Amino acid sequence: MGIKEDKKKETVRRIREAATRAFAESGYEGARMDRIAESAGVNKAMLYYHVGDKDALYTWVLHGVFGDITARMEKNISESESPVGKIKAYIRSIGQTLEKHPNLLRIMMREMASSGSHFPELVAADMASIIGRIGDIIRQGHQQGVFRDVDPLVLHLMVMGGISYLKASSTIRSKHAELLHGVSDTKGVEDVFDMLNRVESIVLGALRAQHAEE
Amino acid sequence: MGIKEDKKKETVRRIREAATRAFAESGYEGARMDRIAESAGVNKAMLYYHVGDKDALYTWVLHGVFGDITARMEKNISESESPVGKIKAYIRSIGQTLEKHPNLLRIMMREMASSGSHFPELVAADMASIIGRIGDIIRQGHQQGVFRDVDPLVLHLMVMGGISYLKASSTIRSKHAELLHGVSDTKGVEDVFDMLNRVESIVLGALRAQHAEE
Amino acid sequence: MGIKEDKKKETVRRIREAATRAFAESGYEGARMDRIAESAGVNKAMLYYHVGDKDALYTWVLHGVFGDITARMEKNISESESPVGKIKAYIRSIGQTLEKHPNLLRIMMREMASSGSHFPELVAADMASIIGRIGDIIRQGHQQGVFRDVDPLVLHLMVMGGISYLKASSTIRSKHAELLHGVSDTKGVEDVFDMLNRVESIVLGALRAQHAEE
Amino acid sequence: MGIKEDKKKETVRRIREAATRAFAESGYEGARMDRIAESAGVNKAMLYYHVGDKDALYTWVLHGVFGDITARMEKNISESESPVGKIKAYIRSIGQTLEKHPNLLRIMMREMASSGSHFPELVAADMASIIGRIGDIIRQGHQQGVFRDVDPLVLHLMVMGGISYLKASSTIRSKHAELLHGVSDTKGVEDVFDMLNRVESIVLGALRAQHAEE
DNA sequence: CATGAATGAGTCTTCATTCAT
DNA sequence: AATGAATGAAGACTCATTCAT
Repeated sequence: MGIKEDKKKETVRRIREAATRAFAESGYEGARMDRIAESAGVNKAMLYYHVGDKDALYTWVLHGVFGDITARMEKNISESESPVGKIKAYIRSIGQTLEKHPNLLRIMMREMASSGSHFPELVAADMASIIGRIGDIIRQGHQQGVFRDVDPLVLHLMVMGGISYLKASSTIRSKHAELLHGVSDTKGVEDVFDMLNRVESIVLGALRAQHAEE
Repeated sequence: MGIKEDKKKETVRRIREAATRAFAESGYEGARMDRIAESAGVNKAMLYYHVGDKDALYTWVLHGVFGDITARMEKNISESESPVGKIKAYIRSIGQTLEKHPNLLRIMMREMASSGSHFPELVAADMASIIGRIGDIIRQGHQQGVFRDVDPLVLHLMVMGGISYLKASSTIRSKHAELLHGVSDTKGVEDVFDMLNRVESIVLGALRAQHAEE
Repeated sequence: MGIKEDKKKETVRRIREAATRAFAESGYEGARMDRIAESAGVNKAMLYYHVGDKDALYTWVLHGVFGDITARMEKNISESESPVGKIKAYIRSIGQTLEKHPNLLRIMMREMASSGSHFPELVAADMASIIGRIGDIIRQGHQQGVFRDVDPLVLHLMVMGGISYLKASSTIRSKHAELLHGVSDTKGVEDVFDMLNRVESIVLGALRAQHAEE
Repeated sequence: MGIKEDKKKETVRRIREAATRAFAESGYEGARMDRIAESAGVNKAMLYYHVGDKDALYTWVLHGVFGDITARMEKNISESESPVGKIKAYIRSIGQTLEKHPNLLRIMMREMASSGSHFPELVAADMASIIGRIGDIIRQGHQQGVFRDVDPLVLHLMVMGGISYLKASSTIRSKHAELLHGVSDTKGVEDVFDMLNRVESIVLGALRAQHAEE
């Protein structure tokens, strides 16, 4: 029985992995159920047996991957005391997650691009919970006088957007490297830590109150 | 003959419009040749006659729309003298273009998400030219002592990424408004000028040298 | 062991019931092994273990249900002495059986419609036995001078056909009632006894010799 | 253009024929779009292009074939003056139609068997019109004193039911001939005219008032 | 006896693309 | 330059059947 369960879990795990990869690489429309099954090493009908139709599969994948983010972030944030430390932890969490799930990034961008036409309620809830967490941090910082009052949604979208475009563009950049040659010195941006440092600096700068705008 | 040519141009113009809309709304895979033809009011075979297959159509649409951006930006930037003015003009250009071509935004995001699997050489050249232009401005500002030396590619991607996510998320946000209720006060972000102001402030802040990072 | 056998019998009984219902409602092609198993409350593989494949299941169901008819008819007929009484008993038997097994009707009609493509030998034998029995009655009545010599097959088919269409059409009639409104006064036909009376009258009329045909 | 139209008509005609045959032989569920296309000698996609999906195809076939019946019956009936002649014409019409469209018979039986689960509104209207016509005849005969007042729906169903079962059973009968050997003398029933004569005699007998029921 | 997981051959439907006119 | 008809290769999803436990 324990063995049986392991076998089932193994199958389900492989489906999830293959599906996540497929949706990330090709998007909802582009992903093929056939390919997902094949690349998971299971029979096509098993997708329907274990998970459901394409929509269900997509929701399941998204929820799984967003759940991961939320969990990791929660853990990282709670390890810091100061608001600044928590913001740093928040940015590191995103960096780590995107590093571990390069697929999530693409799925999210696609969803944004299609105005969330496949965006399931379940996942929207995950996202709202993340934004709520950021709001808590900003409020705390604001009360301690170290932060300006900034909309957490806007902040989160800028962080995600920036990191997304930076990471996502790397393939295109290397693909068309000769065109950019001499135009941009992108050394260092492939280095994830460096990239996160730059983002961190901008975000903390934006959060601090003493900015005199022109 | 002149009349005939006008007729042809008109047909081609309608194809471009319909195709742009379709690719923006549904992405490369999601767009249907049938629908494009129908919504352009022409016969399906005409798409192939005038433009070519789906790939060719896509390249053509992308090139057209990126050409638009480049041209507008070139014009706006050259009207300002100071680097700061030029950067502002650059950000305004992007804002205006995305406002005028809400489709471009989605197409770009999709391309990013799919790591440019359909990204044609032609369009990569357009993009490189934009980044080159930004590089010129930064270099000029650096020589005048008002700017730090910042990678134009990184800057451009952050600007594009931020604006993209902000604009793109508006539909999702309103779709799942009840979930965000109380979490974020997004009033004002629907206002494009306000949004661009915030981005401008951040970008100019990031460009200035006097930041003391933690 | 007796308990075990009861358990087995119970399982088999439930399979038969569920299968009969399914085949009647959806026909051979329309019936689903999954649903049959589920609605019988047993595992799908049990259908194969206890009965066999879909074909076998179908044959088994048909035979069971035809056997029912034959048995009941045999009993009813033997209770009457006169040929007229026996014919009446025969018609009542059919009426009662179709009343008790509304499914049989549909299965039979389907089989007729598909020219017996699934009609198994076993069931054909059941049917031949019924017709033989009717032949006996008619022969007896003919010898007594009360009946014309009529082909039992033709008679049986007309009785079955008439009753079938009358009963089967009731759903369609009520479904499209508004269309028939004013066209036909079908009150009374929903009443089974009334319906059988009409059939009886026609059949006995057709059997009597004194008809002067035009 | 005329040629083109002929070509199209020819294609559509072949689709109709093949579809009618398929639905008749195998029923709605049993019929395969693949086979229909193949047996019509056209590409599968043409079914969808010219007619629509399986449901649409079925409705179209049924309506076409019922339209045929109605038209033929209308013509035949109007050629007779007396109610008796009209009833005979009505029966002949059904006989002729079923002779010409052996498929219609099976389709109808199937629909009856499945309680009209696929029976489209359109076709129900056709049928109501037929029954209305019979009602007219009976009323006329009643006013002339030659007919009893009989429900046209019941009459029609008995005629259809009887003829249906007689014709439909012929395949089964020959398939299992050895079982019926000696039981029934079915010679003559294969002869359509003879069969119709018997039905006619019964129907007219049932319509006449002087029956003394037991 | 019984079960859940697995399989492969379909089944309907759609789509990009081409051809004849 | 334009059209309606045609095509073949998928695509999502289902189903009867079997197997390991």
